[in-house]
Amino acid sequence: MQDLSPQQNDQIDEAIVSGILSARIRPGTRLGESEVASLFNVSRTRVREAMMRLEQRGIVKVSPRRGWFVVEPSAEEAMMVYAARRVIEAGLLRSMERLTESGRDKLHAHLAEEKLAIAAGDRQRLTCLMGDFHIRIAELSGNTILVEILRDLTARTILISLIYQSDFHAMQSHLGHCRIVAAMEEGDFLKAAELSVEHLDEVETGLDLTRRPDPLADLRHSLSLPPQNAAASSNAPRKAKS
Amino acid sequence: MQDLSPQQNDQIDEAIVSGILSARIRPGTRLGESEVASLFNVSRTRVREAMMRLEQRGIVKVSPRRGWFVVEPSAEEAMMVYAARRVIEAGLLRSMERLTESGRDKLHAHLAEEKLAIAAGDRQRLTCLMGDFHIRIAELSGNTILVEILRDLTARTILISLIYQSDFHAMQSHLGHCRIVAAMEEGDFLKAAELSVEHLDEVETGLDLTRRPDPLADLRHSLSLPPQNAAASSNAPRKAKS
DNA sequence: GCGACAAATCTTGCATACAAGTTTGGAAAG
DNA sequence: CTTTCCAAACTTGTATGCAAGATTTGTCGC
Repeated sequence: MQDLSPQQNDQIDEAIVSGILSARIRPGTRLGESEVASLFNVSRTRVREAMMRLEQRGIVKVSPRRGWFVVEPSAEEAMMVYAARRVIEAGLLRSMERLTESGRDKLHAHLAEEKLAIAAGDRQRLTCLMGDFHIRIAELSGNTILVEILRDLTARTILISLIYQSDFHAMQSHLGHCRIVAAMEEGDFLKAAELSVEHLDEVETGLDLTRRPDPLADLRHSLSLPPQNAAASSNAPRKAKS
Repeated sequence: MQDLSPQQNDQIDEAIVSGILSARIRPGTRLGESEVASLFNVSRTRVREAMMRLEQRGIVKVSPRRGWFVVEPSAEEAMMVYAARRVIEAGLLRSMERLTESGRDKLHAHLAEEKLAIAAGDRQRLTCLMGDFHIRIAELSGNTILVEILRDLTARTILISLIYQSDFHAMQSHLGHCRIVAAMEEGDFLKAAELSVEHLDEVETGLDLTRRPDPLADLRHSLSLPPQNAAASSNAPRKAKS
């Protein structure tokens, strides 16, 4: 069959995706081949292959002869990602017919984790969990194809929220998740599907899609400067004579 | 955006996918790196990169130190692919609200092409068109993410049908498509979604998922032997027929 | 001081070389 | 004649080298 445990092939991929899922890697981050290669003590070849795979998954982009960058979804792409998620997640819930005991337990365990992270104020963990919730639901269907699709869409969702989301209403999202689970427990998957669409709409509405990706975000953060919206500075400060 | 015209990067990928979409490449086909490389007059490096991308898309698999092979979806995978398509396509149709004129025209043009291919008995073209129909619908939504997802699922669907489908009821599928378009023209997207699910169920039901992938298929074909189902796995293939 | 230009320094793109593992074919033994 | 075993031939896996292009930096002219 396949080797399951020593997946050294996907090691780099998963490390990067994991970094994105926990919001440790910001959109627009440059991932130089040599840089990553030395980090993992491998040659550029393997890094390059990993990047090719990630590019296919819509997670990184290459700018020719400049480097690899974590994608910065445009407003248009952001809307498409949310639309895709609405279609898939609602379709998934509608196609479900029953919630097994073990499935219910897994969902409850997940909600408990969310509560814990909220209480602890662990924002990185929370970001990861909020995205994972939807993957947990897909996992109930047993359809690994849909799970993988949603995993990638979730990664992109997190990147989107890092660009366009001013502040993250964790509690609101958590309640949305609770409502969806409640509907599923009632066996009302149609309602769950509708709640899911509402939930995603809510999150999307919370985005400020007029905000442009800030190319200086990481530098700004490194210098402990206030975020872009506070200063209200124009994005193109091309040597205004002052 | 992206460079659209001189896509020399995806040339190999697209050539292989195109070969699958038109059923010229059978599941299980070996795609040696050197072989493909010499075919495209490039080095193994680029072929390898293309294969990595195709692997991510679920279209090829690598068997370590043995070679790259076009995937032979298992019965389980086949069911997951169809389930995923039902979820996505039904969800997509349900989320639609109106059919634009140009959209209607495109669908009609597609149905006309299907009719033409049926009349001409051009089976390769027909296979391709039957899959493309569902992509055309996704294209109406303008959501390129979903389009790409469905494109890959369609490729896998064709591989599945090449393994498990004994005979292809083109007319039945075509009528299914016509019914879906009719419902869309009426503005009844819920009905279209239901018809779509039915249509996919119909196709899936037409599969013989007990049939194992035949590793000798291409050799068998090269030797002009009858397909596997005609003669049992007996070692003495007595052909009493004329 | 300021802008333009050119070289130096990166970066990926791609080919090639070699290492490691798999299959195959044939020789030798029974 | 059949079976076993070993070596030769392929295959992918990985690293490395070089070329081409982009960016940056330093310098010169004004």
